[in-house]
Amino acid sequence: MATGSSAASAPAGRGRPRLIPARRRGETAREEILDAAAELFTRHGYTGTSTRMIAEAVGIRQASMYHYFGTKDDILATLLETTVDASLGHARRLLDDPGPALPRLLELARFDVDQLARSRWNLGALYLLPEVGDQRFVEFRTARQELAGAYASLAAAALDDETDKRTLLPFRLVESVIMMRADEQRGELGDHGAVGLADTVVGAIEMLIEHRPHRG
Amino acid sequence: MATGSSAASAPAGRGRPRLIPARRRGETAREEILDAAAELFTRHGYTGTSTRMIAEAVGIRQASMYHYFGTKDDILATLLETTVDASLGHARRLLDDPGPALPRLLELARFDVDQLARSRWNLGALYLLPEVGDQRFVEFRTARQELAGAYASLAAAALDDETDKRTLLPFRLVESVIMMRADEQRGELGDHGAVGLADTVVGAIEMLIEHRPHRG
DNA sequence: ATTATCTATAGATCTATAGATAATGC
DNA sequence: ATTATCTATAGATCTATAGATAATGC
Repeated sequence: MATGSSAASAPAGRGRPRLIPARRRGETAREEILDAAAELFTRHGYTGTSTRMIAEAVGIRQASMYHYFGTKDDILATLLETTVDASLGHARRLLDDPGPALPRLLELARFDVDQLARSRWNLGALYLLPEVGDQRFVEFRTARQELAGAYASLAAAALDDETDKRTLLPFRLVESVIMMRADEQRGELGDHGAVGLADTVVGAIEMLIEHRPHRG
Repeated sequence: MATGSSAASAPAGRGRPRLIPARRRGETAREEILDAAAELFTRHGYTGTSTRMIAEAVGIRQASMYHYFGTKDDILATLLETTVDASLGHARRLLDDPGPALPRLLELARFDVDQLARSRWNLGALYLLPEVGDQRFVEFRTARQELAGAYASLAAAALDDETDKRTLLPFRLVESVIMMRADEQRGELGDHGAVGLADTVVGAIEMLIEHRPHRG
């Protein structure tokens, strides 16, 4: 692994020196590549980002990336997996926790919403890329489905009704942060940033689950 | 314009005959192209769909498409605009209507949700394509922003509070139908189809707006 | 004459591989 | 010797244009 260092002049490491000094965030060349790919994939999509664009953003030659990733697919797969892993771990723990379901649902939502709103790049936007539907990314999609299932289980428990279709909405409300951020990036979200809307989303989930029929 | 007819053997129209008989839905060749592009763009994305793929899906040669559209961009722009136009017209009418705001908000949501859930292809997924953020599709984005603004205005009126951040959520809940449909297409949405969840989404918007603080 | 298609292709990509090179580590 | 980079390139695209061709309409 390289030692690209986060900026400035690296102390010249193991292999042939780069033509251009490191400029990307990341401890290693691998991390620099992932950081650049995250930015470009979220901005231009997967097919819309060439390996040359990524290499240029890092400051290396296009072919040099293949020292770290066998194919372009591998880069996206790595990004997808690292972003769902923390959420899924948290979800599994919360499912096993004792105690009332609603607070656990809200904690899961809070965790995800924060992560989606605050990550360096709008990584959630990767989930929406059409290419992610392809066979090659099944592993990620399975993990994400399990996460969606956790939301549904906790919501069903909180509603005390497995069949209530509202169980599917908390997950979708959390996802909406992705689109808010995308709009924010384009300067189309008005005043409040996506971060400021995180509370609102969690609050909305609470309202949705607590709601009882009128004059019930 | 050609007379491709929706299927079967066309009565052989004006220009040189096609090598392959028409098979796509659409009265004219232009419509056949749009139908094929809609399917492919929603499934593989914009950059992930080549003009050759579209032509093949229609049953014409790649170059023949350029008789109807000057560039590939024009095809996507046309699809984007036709899908937002109906919603935006409806929204403008509802904004001018007299009467309480909540029912108007819910009617707008109902209209959009139905359209998103029932259209032949998951056209809403086009809004999520990263390429739509590019400069070339400003016109569409402006229209869509106006639509988002209409939702926010009606919600603000219904809440009687301009500053309540919940005003931004009805639009996002409506959009969530797009992702439900995408998951459904991949067989990842469990039992209920996206169509069956349309009511649930509209109901959720109502709960969200009607909600009053506990023991208030 | 007009139209809708076709064939052929230019020029610009794009991904991935082969193999050379310039460092460090032993 | 090992590593991380580099240069060069093969082979497969991809968009768009030029111009030929096979119908109908007048």
